[in-house]
Amino acid sequence: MKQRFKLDDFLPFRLNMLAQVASQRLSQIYARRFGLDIPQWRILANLASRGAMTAQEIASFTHSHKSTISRAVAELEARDLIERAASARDRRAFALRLTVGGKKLFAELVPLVLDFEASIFEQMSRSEKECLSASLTALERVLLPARDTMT
Amino acid sequence: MKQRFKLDDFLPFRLNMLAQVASQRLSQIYARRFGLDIPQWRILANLASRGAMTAQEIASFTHSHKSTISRAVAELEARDLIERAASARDRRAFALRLTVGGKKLFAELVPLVLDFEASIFEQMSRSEKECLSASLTALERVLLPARDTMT
DNA sequence: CCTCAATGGTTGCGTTTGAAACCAAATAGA
DNA sequence: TCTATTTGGTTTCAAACGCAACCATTGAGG
Repeated sequence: MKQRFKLDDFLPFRLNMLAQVASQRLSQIYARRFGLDIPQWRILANLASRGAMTAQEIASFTHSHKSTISRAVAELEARDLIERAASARDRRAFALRLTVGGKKLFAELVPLVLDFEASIFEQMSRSEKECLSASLTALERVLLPARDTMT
Repeated sequence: MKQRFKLDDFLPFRLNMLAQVASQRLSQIYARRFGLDIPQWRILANLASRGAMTAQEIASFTHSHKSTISRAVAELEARDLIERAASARDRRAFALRLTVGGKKLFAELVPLVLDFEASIFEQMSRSEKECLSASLTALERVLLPARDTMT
């Protein structure tokens, strides 16, 4: 083998490990305490952060499949955490938004997830944190624009 | 809502987006050209990079389930890309390692995936790259030691 | 030794996932 | 205006997944 492949230095691998562990820990917070699964969490977080949006938009923002979103939306609606406001100009689409209950739940959830994030930053030096922020932004610039809008 | 939650600044979210896109693009390389799925790729990459190891070890390194590894190993073995060397001291465990064919396939694959990685780095400044490397290392220090060895 | 717990790995099963088919509404073109 | 295409969203179906039960072997204790 001419040039040895070092997995531990390989960017996609490193990103994956980190994202996987971070997500997994995060999910324990919202799963255990609030009975949310990953797609449900994502929908709530998107609506809370960006305001009302359509299922399609959520799918594209989160890089999830529209079928996944469709199912998660149905469950969140059944739990009265979100609601559909029929769009006037297009009777196929609905603008999704948090209900009062959804906002309340999310307001309880936010401090917990922010604590989790803080517990990570806590263990990094000031310069590491700055570096991190800068390099995530750089990666986003490189990787995200070319949005493979996976249908 | 007192303090607005900004999803785009939330570390787990950012990591996830990036990892997802990177993995997805990467997988196109090994899936299309070599008919490998994600667990199979991971096994090959681990064996190529770290040398012979047991299924258990691969599972723990990759944070995958042992059942997933077991099935992927079976397929790779059927395709003669890896082989099991029965361990002398424990007749339950086998050391897995690449066959000649596996090494050959991987040798073809390496330049392609490294090109992919290079195409990312290419679009980053020298200082961004240095920052990236430093902050990944920092995150690994914080997140990975506490290995949730998911059975 | 012989039993009992622990461990490496496989398999069966229910759940989740993604792809594609599908429905309904909207848009474009003739 | 009538047809043909596209688009938002749901549903169906097969494949993938994770969990738990399982088998075989090993190690610890009596």
